[in-house]
Amino acid sequence: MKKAPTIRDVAASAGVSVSVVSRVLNPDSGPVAPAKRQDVLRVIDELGYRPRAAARELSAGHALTIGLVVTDLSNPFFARLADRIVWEARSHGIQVVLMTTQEDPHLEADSLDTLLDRSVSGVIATPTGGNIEKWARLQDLGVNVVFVDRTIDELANVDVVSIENFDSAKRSTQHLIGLGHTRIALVTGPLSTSTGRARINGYRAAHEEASLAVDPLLIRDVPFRGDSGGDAVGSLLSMPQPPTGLIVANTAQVQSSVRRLVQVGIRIPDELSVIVFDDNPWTELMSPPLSVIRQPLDMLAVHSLELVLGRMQGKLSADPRLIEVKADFLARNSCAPLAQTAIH
Amino acid sequence: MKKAPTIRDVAASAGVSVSVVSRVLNPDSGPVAPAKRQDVLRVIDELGYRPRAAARELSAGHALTIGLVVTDLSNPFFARLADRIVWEARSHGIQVVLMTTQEDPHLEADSLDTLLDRSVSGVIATPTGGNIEKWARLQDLGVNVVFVDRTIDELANVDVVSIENFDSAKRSTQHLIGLGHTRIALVTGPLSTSTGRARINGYRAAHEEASLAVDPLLIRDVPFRGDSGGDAVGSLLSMPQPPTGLIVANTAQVQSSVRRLVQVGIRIPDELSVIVFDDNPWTELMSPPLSVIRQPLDMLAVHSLELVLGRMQGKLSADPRLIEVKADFLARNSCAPLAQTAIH
DNA sequence: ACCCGGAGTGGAACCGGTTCCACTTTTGTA
DNA sequence: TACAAAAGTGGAACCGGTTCCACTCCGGGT
Repeated sequence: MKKAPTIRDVAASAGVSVSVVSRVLNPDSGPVAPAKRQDVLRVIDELGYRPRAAARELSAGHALTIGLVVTDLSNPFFARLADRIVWEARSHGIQVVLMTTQEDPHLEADSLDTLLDRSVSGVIATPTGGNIEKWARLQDLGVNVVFVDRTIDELANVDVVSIENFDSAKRSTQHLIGLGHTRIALVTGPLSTSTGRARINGYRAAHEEASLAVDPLLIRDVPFRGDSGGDAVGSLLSMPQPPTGLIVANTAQVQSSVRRLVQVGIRIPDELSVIVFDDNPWTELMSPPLSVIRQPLDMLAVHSLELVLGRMQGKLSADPRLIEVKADFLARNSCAPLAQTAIH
Repeated sequence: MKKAPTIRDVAASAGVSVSVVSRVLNPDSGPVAPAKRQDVLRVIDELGYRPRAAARELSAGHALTIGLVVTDLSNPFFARLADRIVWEARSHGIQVVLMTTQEDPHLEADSLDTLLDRSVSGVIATPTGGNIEKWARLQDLGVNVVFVDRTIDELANVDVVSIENFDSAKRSTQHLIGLGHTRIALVTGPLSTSTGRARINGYRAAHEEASLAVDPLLIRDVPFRGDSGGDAVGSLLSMPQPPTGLIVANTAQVQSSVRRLVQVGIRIPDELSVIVFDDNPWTELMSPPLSVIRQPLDMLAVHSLELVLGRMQGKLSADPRLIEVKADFLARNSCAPLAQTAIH
């Protein structure tokens, strides 16, 4: 087990001072004679020298690292988001430290502390909703925070990247209303989340515009974790007047909800028209393929990274940004006109 | 934007030397009078002091961080594996830096260099198969390497955690043979990977034991990336004598393969019995639900982390470990006796 | 009364980079 | 030719921890 060479080894071997080597390593940090630059580069190559990140960070005061804080990677939405972010970050020479919260504010708090220890220069996160002071403190210490997918209203100065939640929910609802449905169920996220509220509002707006009353019993705000989606679906289907349309707007509960539908054996779309918020590849493999709201992950990833990087380089004005990207509605065969439903 | 307090701030504020603070921070590194310990702890709390990881790492020479190198997180197998590993690691106070390779040895080489810069004490990886010298160098520099899922035969001294590939493939094949199938297709990974070879061998062994000849045209080794699984399936189905059974043993190509089956509209299991290597939740949602080889992700994650940690603490003997965990075969409704097939 | 050993403490070197600054050499221009 | 400005260089401080070591106490054994 060898020891890795240091900058002083390189300097000695090239017959120059460490300052020169450092300047070769960081162009624009000072002049170096072309001949010596060549020497140094040759020695670096021969020795296989690589500067140690810890030393660099210590002296710089911050790391070329960002933290990515998501609920968990078993949710394909976050997995693919993480994949894109890691990919984008790499192309900017930035590493990603991954932390998961399991929707637990305590674990989230831990993660933030750890990221602080690491002096990350930025954090991209899907916040649980708690830890308001902690987030504020993070920003206070100069960490650039970007929330993706969700936001926390109490935090005014955070950049946010999300999809057009209100609009997506509204369009989905309108689509079902357009097919003649009047009893449309909505399974969405907790009311404590911005996402959950926006989607309910969109759902309501669609009803209002169509002069339809909203049955509050058809709206189910359920947690992100556990099997709550399936339970909600079960409960909805056993109502005296069960819904003829269903929108699952809680991405984390789509799988659970659909599993229940399959278990119960309800015929889609004959007995129930279904739309889910998720562009998981498998939605297309089901029979019938599910109509979905496709969340443009690339855009979410690109924009959030752009914001973090922009802040890191001080390129952005002080005021917080809110970027909402459009989500596509993809009609497949899981929705049918109510008339058809009535036949059965 | 405030500046975070340092150990010297704490020392000054508590009226002690930095040595004392450091000893409070690292119990067992030296004695501290109980009274002073209390003082220091109080000040730390008041100031919200947290030691900076970079400084610690610089002086320690290595980081309490491991690198996780996988192909990409859009493959649910890796996503869930990463999730488990991050989760396990956290409970040991260890952070995970995530890198993806897209199966590209160049990107993999980049990742390894980066991890080296970060002085990670361990790496858990699904190697692409290239970069043999680089992996060796990494070990030479004292980084503990554990391969998970796959291995590289040329590297003798690496710990490996994988499922029983030979056995899993053999059992799947036997299951179809037991149902009367004689023309069983196998879509597996590249022959350059240990996984690919082991699975083919298992498939062959099952045939031999049943005194069945193997039609080499039914074995398709395809890359992990792209749409190669779908293409292989398409090609298999258009053979003069198409297979009546199909095993997709290339986890990365399961989705692509199944998508093709759905597109073609072949009836499962009437026209084709299907088994896939993957315990993706959606396999259960299809109609019919797919029979699968369930890879015990938790075990893979736990064991690989255990190995890395064990090495880090020097608890393990020098010789490399090979841990093979059992994968369960889950029969669902995508397999039927050949007789039934003959009716159609 | 004397000495020894261990608890407790602080000073200072060290880890491996970056950066400021003083200094020498070259270059350009009047 | 003279002199200011720019290019090039190396020494040393610094980032914020850890750790070695020397030193001061104190109590216990002879």
